[in-house]
Amino acid sequence: MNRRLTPRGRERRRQLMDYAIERFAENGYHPTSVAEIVQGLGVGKGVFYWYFKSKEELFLEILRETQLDLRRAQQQAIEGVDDPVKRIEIGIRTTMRWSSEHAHLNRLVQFAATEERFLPALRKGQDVAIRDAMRHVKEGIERGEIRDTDPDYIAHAILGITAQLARVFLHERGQPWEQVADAAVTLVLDGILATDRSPVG
Amino acid sequence: MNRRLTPRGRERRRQLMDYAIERFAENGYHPTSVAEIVQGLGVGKGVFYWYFKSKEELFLEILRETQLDLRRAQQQAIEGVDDPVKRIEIGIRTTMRWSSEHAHLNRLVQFAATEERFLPALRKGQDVAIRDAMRHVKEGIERGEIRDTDPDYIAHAILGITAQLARVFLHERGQPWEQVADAAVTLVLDGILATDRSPVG
DNA sequence: TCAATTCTTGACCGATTGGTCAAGTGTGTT
DNA sequence: AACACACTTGACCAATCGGTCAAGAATTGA
Repeated sequence: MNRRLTPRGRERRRQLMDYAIERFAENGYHPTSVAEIVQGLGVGKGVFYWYFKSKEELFLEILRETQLDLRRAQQQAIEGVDDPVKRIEIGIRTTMRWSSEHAHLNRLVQFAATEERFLPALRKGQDVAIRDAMRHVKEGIERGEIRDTDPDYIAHAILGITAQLARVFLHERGQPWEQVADAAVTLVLDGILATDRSPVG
Repeated sequence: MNRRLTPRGRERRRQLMDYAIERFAENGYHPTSVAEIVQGLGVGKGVFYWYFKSKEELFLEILRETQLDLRRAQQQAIEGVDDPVKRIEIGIRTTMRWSSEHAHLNRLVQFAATEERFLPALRKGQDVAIRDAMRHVKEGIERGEIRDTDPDYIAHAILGITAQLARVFLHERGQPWEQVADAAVTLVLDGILATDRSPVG
């Protein structure tokens, strides 16, 4: 669906995506019909199919954009930072902040994981995120700053804690992202056991 | 939908639930129609609505059963264990094992989180899990074995790592649960930083 | 001004959905 | 045998779904 779009066309397309994101996140992908989307914008049904060749393609487009956007935020944030552990920390904080500013998109990513047809696209983006994290982890291991365990496991543990804390404390309980990020960083770096490495706050 | 069921009736009900679990997990909740479920079992449509008053109620029933079953496994496993840290470790290992033996149910729980109508039921079960974990965490803090941070955060971090590693390494990559559990326990307890507390394996 | 192109309309389509129900059959009890 | 009740059938229903398309409106570039 590569159409030549005028500025007006691009704006329409954005409207459709933004409204679809809202409805998909709040009501679910399947329960939200194309009819509902176009009605919500007060336009005819043909408009939808002018910009997207199917409902499924719209969702995939949202998914792509989401993953790209988060990654851009990450890369921009860690630019010029040398220490790999510091890069991991910044990555966690950036994710937390981005996540708090894009609550709807979180839900959509989670849904994508539950339907076979969206899994390939989802994995593609997640693999990128994991590879990014693994790069820092490996470097940290070489420097002796990170425990010498399979970097793959470590990378997933980082993303796991971050995603879970984001979901619960940001989106369910509405806590400020800075606070949640602090907790995530501590738990990722030092685990839950009492220790004298990082004094209790 | 409280019917008096004969043994035959109970068996039918189980068949319906088991087959629905399989199809929901592999094909998605919405894309799996009631017609498909009864066809797969070779029975008429009325059978479905004899045992469940709607498709939604069937799903909620599956969700309840799932959460109950995992919790029972947990409680049985930690029975008689004194040390709270040890109880947490056993909890992680039990979850990992249970998760590897019930891959389908994992998917369903994940889906439930993406649709408003299933969230209340889902939360109820998860709150129980969190409270269980928090009890051990609090006791660990009192004993000075666990860092003095909000037990709520710690409990979620534990579940976050466990869920993420289970999803990726068990279900996507088919690794043995014992191995994944080892990694999860280490990362939960000690974090990712290099340390002399737990020697590198 | 005029033609090309982008954009919009909304009636329409076949397929499918979750759910109902009148009419049965199977089974156990008395 | 006869009755009650658990169970099963499958045609049927209104509603809704994702998607199409001929027709026309609005913009654009020459």
